[in-house]
Amino acid sequence: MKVPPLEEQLRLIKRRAVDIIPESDLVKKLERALRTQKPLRVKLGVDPTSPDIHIAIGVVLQKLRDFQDCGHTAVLIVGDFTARIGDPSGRSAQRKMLSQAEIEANMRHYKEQALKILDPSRLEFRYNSEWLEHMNFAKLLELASRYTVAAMLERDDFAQRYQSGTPISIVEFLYPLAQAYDSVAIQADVELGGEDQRFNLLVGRAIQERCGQEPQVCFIAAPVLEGLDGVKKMSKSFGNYVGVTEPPNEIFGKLMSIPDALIERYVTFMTDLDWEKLKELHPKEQKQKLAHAIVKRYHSEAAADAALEEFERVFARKERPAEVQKVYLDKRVLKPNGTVWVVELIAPLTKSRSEAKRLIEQGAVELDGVKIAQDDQDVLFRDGLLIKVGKHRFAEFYLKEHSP
RNA sequence: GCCGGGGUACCGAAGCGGCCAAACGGGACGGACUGUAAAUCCGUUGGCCUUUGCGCCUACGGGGGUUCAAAUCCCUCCCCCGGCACCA
Repeated sequence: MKVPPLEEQLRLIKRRAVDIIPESDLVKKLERALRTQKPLRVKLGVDPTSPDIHIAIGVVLQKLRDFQDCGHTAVLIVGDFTARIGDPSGRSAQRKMLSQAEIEANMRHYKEQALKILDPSRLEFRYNSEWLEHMNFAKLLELASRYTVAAMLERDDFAQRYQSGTPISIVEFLYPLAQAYDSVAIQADVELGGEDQRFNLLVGRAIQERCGQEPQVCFIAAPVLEGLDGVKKMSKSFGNYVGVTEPPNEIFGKLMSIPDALIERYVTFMTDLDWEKLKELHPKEQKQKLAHAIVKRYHSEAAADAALEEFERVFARKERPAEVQKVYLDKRVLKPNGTVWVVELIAPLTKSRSEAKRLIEQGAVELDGVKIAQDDQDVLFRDGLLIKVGKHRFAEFYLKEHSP
């Protein structure tokens, strides 16, 4: 692959960037790389506790891909060491401890997803235990001496917690240092991260310098993007995310239900669509374009077309979906006259029979398009009976042959 | 170690002897409305019973006790939080 000229690289790399600290260093490094034919090492830290990549993280990975496309090397650093230690004080619930086996399983999965975005030929995948494991206490003290408490307290949440008397364990101070040391270990030229990583990236820059290395450029590739609820940041733990490996229809559907206020942000940061051109469209169409673009990115154009069509079919035209899960009914619940009690029928689709009854009472259940109003009735059963529970849970029923 | 405050449903949080399957808020789910929007409104939100009943079972950190009756009182254990002390 040919390495693009400087202007082209800058255009591609700077596109959508939130902040580049400092931009002049980036230009310098790019120039030098071009001159010496030595690609830049572009680092991105990966948290092995959550193996699922969602589309907000995808934005950062996409940026990493941009660097790759300019001929540079992406270095993914798996924070396995830190994840294994966790936070022994147990203060931060986010930091759960993991075994090495869990981490490796997570990372196999992660890598698979990351390769939907990244170019494997310019990718380095490293575990930070490689260097942190062998770090003894003396080396840790040396590292720790290169940063000050005052500088640590510049991080907003530290400052706030310190002032309000909320405990901050020393370990928490050590995490940014560990991450910074990763940059030293792999000699990062650039470190990428979301807005939430700004402080940590800057620590890396400072530590490299104090270790006699050329400091990395801190590249803020994305703002903290809100999740589907439009309020909290997108995160697996809030359940407001879209995973990049989710099926096309899921991704499409989730994106169609975001609040309007989010459309512009998602379009701007997650797609290459031109917002100026979408601005005047009806919000529904904007969302459809957005959803289509994202499904296309993580699946394919054909999948995106199909998802769009499916969406129109099920939700706009209220027809049955192209594919419906099949549920097999136990023969024993069938009465001699060929009918089944509705609750018995619905129960496999719900958590409990009580819930099944509740849903029926609430008018959430349709059989072959006919609403069931009461939970004390029997219905005639036939193979292929179509049941709809709520807005989008469909199932087709068949009889399970079974000999007692 | 000492002192004080806590552990209640998916989460936050009331209740502090009976009227508690547990107020209220959030979430989730369902319905109406729509653009499957969002917002709003209404409803549901432990399980079981084709008996729907002032029904039965399970549930207020674990265990034991007092009482006709406990989430509520007593004992004990576990865990969390804050303050103070100590600091090799």
